[in-house]
Amino acid sequence: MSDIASKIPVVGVVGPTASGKSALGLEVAKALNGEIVCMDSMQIYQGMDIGTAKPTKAEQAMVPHHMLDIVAPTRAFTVSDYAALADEALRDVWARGKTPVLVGGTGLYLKALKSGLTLGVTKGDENLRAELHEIADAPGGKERLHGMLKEVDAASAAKFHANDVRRVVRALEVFRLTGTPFSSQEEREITGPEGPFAFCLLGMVMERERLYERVNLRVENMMAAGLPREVEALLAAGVPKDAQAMQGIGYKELIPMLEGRMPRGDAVYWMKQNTRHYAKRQWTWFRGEKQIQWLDALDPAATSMGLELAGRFLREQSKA
RNA sequence: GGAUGGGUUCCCGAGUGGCCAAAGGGAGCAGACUGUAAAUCUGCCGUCACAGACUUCGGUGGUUCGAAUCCACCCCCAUCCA
Repeated sequence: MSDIASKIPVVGVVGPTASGKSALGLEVAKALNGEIVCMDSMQIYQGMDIGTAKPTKAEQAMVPHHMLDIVAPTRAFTVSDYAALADEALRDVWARGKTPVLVGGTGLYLKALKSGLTLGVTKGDENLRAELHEIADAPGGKERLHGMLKEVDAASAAKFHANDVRRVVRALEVFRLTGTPFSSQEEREITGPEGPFAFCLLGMVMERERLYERVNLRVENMMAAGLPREVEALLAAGVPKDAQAMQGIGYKELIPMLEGRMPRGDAVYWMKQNTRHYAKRQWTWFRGEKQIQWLDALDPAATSMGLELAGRFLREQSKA
């Protein structure tokens, strides 16, 4: 009764870091004639392999991967860029008769793909941002900036805390550039009948403690695998220390170590800590996504259950 | 054996008679988040029948209307002397 058949089916594998998303994604892609489209804000960067736990060459040889190594680490990359490119990649995979398998842990990117955020409407303006941030940096500036937002867009001001300068600035930026309040940007779900994609979202979860243990272990493995050398190489290649890519966990903590300002033990400690915090934030984000079907990553049957769910979804989609 | 400095809530660490359940930070937990999202930000954080009550600041006993804060002794720790 709906025109659901016209939509492109996408199997998504999400969850916090180190929960086993990549492995499940690979299995799903292998079993369902799929290709993987990565959904990760750091794996898009070239030369950042170890620290981002990017799929290995061997894995990439098994199944084609997209949205990997698509931008130089010196460049800034935004949700908008991701949404546009991933949308294209998803359609392309489908057009070639393959199943698109979206794998990654960046919640906002998923939202952009799912909800068709009204992105691309207002680009960022570096000068304006700098100007606004300058106001925020002055004593009492955050409150003043927030007050400025309140005057032109009370709804956004109420939504964002004065300390969340980044968001306050963006809201103000959108208003200055368009004359329309940020809050009026329509949030429309295009996963409805008129949307391009139909999602089957599989979420990987596991007991918090076990996840944290895995995170810690993973950091140790990255160090052993030569992450310091990778970071060193990026810096040597001219990637600025304050580049967006260097905000990635594993990179930002290793810079002070490489500069001799922090003992290795401390850098590792912070890497683990930051990764655990990150995993928690991802969990908070995905937990709110009601459409996700959760799988216990520690359950040996998780993979087969995931394949089962994905397979059923695809069958239903083609039948409709 | 002697000297000195210390032992504070999960950790670090303020606090030197009432304004202290005890600053601040960390951890933990919960949450927000449409162009930096591995980013940015918020809340809670001794216990409970929770506008109040109860237990806590190494231990015991004391001084005081009142102590984490003062005194005595004891137990640990650190450094130094022997």
